[in-house]
Amino acid sequence: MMTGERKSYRREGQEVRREAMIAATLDLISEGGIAAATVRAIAEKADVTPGLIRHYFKTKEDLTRAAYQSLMDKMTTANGRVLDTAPAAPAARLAAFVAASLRPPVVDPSAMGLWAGFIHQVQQDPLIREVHRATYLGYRDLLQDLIAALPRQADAARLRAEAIACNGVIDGLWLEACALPEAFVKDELAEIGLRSVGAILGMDLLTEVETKT
Amino acid sequence: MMTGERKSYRREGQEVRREAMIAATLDLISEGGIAAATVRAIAEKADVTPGLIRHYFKTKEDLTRAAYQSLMDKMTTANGRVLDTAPAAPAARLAAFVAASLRPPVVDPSAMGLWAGFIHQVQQDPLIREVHRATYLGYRDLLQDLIAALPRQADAARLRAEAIACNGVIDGLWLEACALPEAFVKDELAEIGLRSVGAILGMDLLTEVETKT
DNA sequence: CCTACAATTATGCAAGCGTATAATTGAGTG
DNA sequence: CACTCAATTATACGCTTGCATAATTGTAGG
Repeated sequence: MMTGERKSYRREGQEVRREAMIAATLDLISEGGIAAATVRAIAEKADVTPGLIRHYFKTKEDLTRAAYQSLMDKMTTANGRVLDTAPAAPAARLAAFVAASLRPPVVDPSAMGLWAGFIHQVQQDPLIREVHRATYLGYRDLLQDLIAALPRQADAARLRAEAIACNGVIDGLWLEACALPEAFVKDELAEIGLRSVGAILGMDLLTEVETKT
Repeated sequence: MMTGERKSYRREGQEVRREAMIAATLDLISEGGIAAATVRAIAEKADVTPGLIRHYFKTKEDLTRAAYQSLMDKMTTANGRVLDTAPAAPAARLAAFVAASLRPPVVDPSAMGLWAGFIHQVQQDPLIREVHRATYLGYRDLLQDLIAALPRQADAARLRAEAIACNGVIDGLWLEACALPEAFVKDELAEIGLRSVGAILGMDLLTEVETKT
């Protein structure tokens, strides 16, 4: 009979389910904005029943927080990984870092939607705000370390200002590329980014990077 | 008697009502994100009944579009006005433009929330997307004109790249300042912006601007 | 093999959403 | 002053939302 067949399922560990729900949440937000991430939609995408979400997350706000935390963690570790395969020379390391931030997969239309979807929560929820703050400052400190390693002499105040400026350039160009991807030709943004960061720091970064084919 | 008193009202022109509804929409989005801009909330803030919204806007999506258009118009004309009171010297004009973009009232926590709230609509609705595109390119062209007026010689391709880069710096710094206003001291960002744009263009813009008290 | 318990599903509810439609009322016109 | 019609309000409907609670079922341990 086709009436009232109860859904069959497998028992899973808490870790697996939580991660599936978080992934589903992020997918939905990037696809259709925060409004699309309803409890029911998340449940369906995670192949689970709405009730189970309440079992693992006290409230939907809780799930949202966890999703943001997870997103930030991913971005942070991704940033670190770029440097693992980078050359040892300070200028080349910085150049590789900048270029990687302005090319796919970092430049990705869906990434901006995801990022924008959380903006409002960042401003309202103190917990989320703190995660945002820590991530942002961590990224900037990493950039500042790369700049400090360059063969120049610069005091702390100048390093700070340069790091803020370079971070601004990267963020801004990243934004432009995500928002209007068809407005730029391939690698144009990365080249502009390298030239600009180089100009801010008073050096040539363009020759440090091989044009990847 | 306190039963069933019908709301008293004044008849208004179509212009007045539409503008009030648009303003209410923008206020609500900036305060509480796109989710807070419900038809009922908009109506209350505009001191009007939900039904009237439907009378002036065929659908809520229509109102959203009109609100975005209005927002972009305001930003565009505000940008133009800065240049009206600016000096005549090209470098000073550019410097004034850059500095103004990185200080209040352009730098405003609520502005970013507003901007972010529309991001998703920009990506999905072709009409809104076109408005966004036109506004963005208009701003960049204005910047490019300011750069082109500088006493240098530069070909078209270089001008384009420089305009993109400068726009990126301004956007990125604007974003940083809006997102974490307490992370910077007063005028720090404007100074960094002037220094960075100057570095990209190979000139000194800092001396072009008086520090406003 | 069965028993017990946590993992999971199913059902239901109150509130809020956008929208449709009908009833009122303010204000200009003769 | 009455008439008229657009501007405005009021009411209602169907749908979705987050959340609570009760009923099941997969699975590990004796």
